[in-house]
Amino acid sequence: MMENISEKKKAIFESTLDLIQEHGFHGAPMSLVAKNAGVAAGTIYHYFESKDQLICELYAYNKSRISNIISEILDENTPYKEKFYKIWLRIYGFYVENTNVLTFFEQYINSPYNASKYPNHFKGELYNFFKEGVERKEVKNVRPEILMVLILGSVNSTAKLHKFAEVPVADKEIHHIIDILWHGISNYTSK
Amino acid sequence: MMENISEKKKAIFESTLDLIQEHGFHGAPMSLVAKNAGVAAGTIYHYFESKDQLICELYAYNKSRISNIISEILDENTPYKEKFYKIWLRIYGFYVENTNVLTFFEQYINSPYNASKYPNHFKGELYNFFKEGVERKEVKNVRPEILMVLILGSVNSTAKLHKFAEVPVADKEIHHIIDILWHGISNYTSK
Amino acid sequence: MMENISEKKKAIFESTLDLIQEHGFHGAPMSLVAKNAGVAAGTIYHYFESKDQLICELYAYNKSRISNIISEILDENTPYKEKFYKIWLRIYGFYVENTNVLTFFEQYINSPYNASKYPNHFKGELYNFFKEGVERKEVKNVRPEILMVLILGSVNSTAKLHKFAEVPVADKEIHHIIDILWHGISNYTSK
Amino acid sequence: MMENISEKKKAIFESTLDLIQEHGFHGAPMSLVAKNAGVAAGTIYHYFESKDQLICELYAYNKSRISNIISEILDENTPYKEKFYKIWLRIYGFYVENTNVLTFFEQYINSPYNASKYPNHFKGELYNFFKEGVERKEVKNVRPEILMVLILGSVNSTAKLHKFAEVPVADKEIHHIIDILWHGISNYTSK
DNA sequence: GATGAATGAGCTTTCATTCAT
DNA sequence: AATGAATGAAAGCTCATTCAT
Repeated sequence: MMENISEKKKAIFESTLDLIQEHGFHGAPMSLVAKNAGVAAGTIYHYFESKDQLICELYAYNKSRISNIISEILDENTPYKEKFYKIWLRIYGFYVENTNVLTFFEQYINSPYNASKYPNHFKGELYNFFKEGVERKEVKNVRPEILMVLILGSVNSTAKLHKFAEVPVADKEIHHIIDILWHGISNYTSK
Repeated sequence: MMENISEKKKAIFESTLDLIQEHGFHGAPMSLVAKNAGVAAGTIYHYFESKDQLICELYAYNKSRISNIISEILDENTPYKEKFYKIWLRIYGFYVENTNVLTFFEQYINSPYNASKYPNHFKGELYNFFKEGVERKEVKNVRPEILMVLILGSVNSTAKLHKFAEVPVADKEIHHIIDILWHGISNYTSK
Repeated sequence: MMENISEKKKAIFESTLDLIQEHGFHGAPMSLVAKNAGVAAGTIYHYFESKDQLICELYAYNKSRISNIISEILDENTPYKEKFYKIWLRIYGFYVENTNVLTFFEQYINSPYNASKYPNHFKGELYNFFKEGVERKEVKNVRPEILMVLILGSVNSTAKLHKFAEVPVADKEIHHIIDILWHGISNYTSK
Repeated sequence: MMENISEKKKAIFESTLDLIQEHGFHGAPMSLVAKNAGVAAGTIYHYFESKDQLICELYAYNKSRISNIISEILDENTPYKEKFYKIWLRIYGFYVENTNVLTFFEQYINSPYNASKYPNHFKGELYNFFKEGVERKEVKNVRPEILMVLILGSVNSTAKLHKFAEVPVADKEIHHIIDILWHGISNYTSK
């Protein structure tokens, strides 16, 4: 779903994302969005009813991109622990490659555009993954919401660190972080 | 520092915080800030040079409130692990009691108001705390930045979960989370 | 003249008329005119040079429809008084059946589309009819313009009354109105 | 009521009226309204919530001006016929002196601004005047609405004639018109 | 210090018109 | 002839900021 997006819509999405990353919602007037997308201001209104709608569709689009990533991994036939690592790494990778999406998500969630306000925008798949993990005793007996929050929170923070820190985060450090998390939540005390 | 704040300044701060929490930067025009603070629009400009300045001072003010919390704990004569727990709990408590500050921070960091963009706004004290922890082998040998990110990321996410989730986060769960983190980063395998 | 109008032109005319009646000039953008006429926006520009031209031709077209009505009656071989009654009734009937034309006329006359601004858009035929009436002493010795104004003004007002009033205007009342007018302008005091 | 209008509001009203008279609703953008009123565009929004509101208040204001004229006359202790003449003359005089109001009224009534659409915007006082006239057998037994329509229609048309005709309407002609109307509606056949 | 009316640059959005298909 | 996506000037409106009181 949400796959067939016209070239123009994509250009408008990308332009919006970049402007919001660089200057926040504030600094993304429709005139600039249009200019950077290489279209006329009026053209945007052929594709989106309003700025509100544009922002909301942009959110839905990127949310679904990440949902797809997660779903793909969950469909694989691999051990629980490996899935855990992969999910962390792939979402992290997505944010590192699309830092403008990360910034946008944080802006969006605390904005009047967002009706639900719920911080966990990937509830569905991840939630079930952790619920199952608890049931199958792969991970400690904690509410799945809590586990989600730990994972997504750390992915976000690390991606932001990578983005802004003077010394970028090394692959080895990334694995260190996931090790720490897994060690913290896993039911197996042996390494 | 930043302690002696006039009643009016505080009213303006609180009004700004509330409006931003409720409607984002968008929904906090100076006219409304003034109205909700019980002052005239022009009055704000006696206390702040511009809206930019107001926002930046608001950030600095709240950042210092949290810095103070951390400093207080660090000054105590308690074991490392206890300090770790206390820091997590006290910052969490602050965010839960001042959810508008949490929202504001996230908005601010990804905004043109914020020059540095660096996500770790409490670098100073916390950084040293973790650096020392690594040197004293209290925690695993990881870059202090990484540890900060894990801690602050989890505090934030959990506070947001508490704020928005249907089922609020229980005290027992909070301790579970810190246990997980400490278990993950601590150098001691025994409990 | 102005008789051979293509089906498409008529559809565009009707669409324009309806939109203007419902929402005023304001609410009749070319895109909607096109949509309601069942053609593409660009197609309108094959038939009309511009919106201005469309509006002006629409006016001319409907003006001529009424002119034709008047001419028809004037060509008949009937007494003056009967012609007077027929003119009033037929124009009234036209407006009642085409209320969108009535609304359009009033909008048009006070619009920048209308160059002349002259309120009596049927000057020619009617003017001569009343001029003749004065000369032949059928009606009182008043400037023909005045008589026209009385007639057209009352037709308009009554048609609007009929259109909007809760209790519609009955045929008997219509005749009452014309009686009053004729009684007022006629030279014969006897009934 | 509606008497205490600030100087600025009056200037904005007058500017709007003039622009609408000259160029229709179309030709009265807020920027021009502001300019001709000698205020900044934003200032208008201190006095009126929106353009819609401005237009509607402008209508209410002028409607009440005419209502006042009518009320004044009705309060006088003069014969019915004299009142009839005075009402016609005074409204006519008002329109001649304020031709921009006349144009505005016609535009307004056939516009989406006008919710009621009812053509008789002076229903209250005039209606009762004619109702009473019928009851007291001063005028013929016709529905008061009909009489109102005749009067207001003729005032309007004559004022427009006066405004646009090459040869202006003379006072003598004016009285001729009222004579015709009164002769038409009056119950007394003798002069 | 405090006020809030006034400003005007800049925002989102509309719409008459064009033109490649 | 017919289409409708694209244009961009101009509309209505907001809001940070100023300043006479």
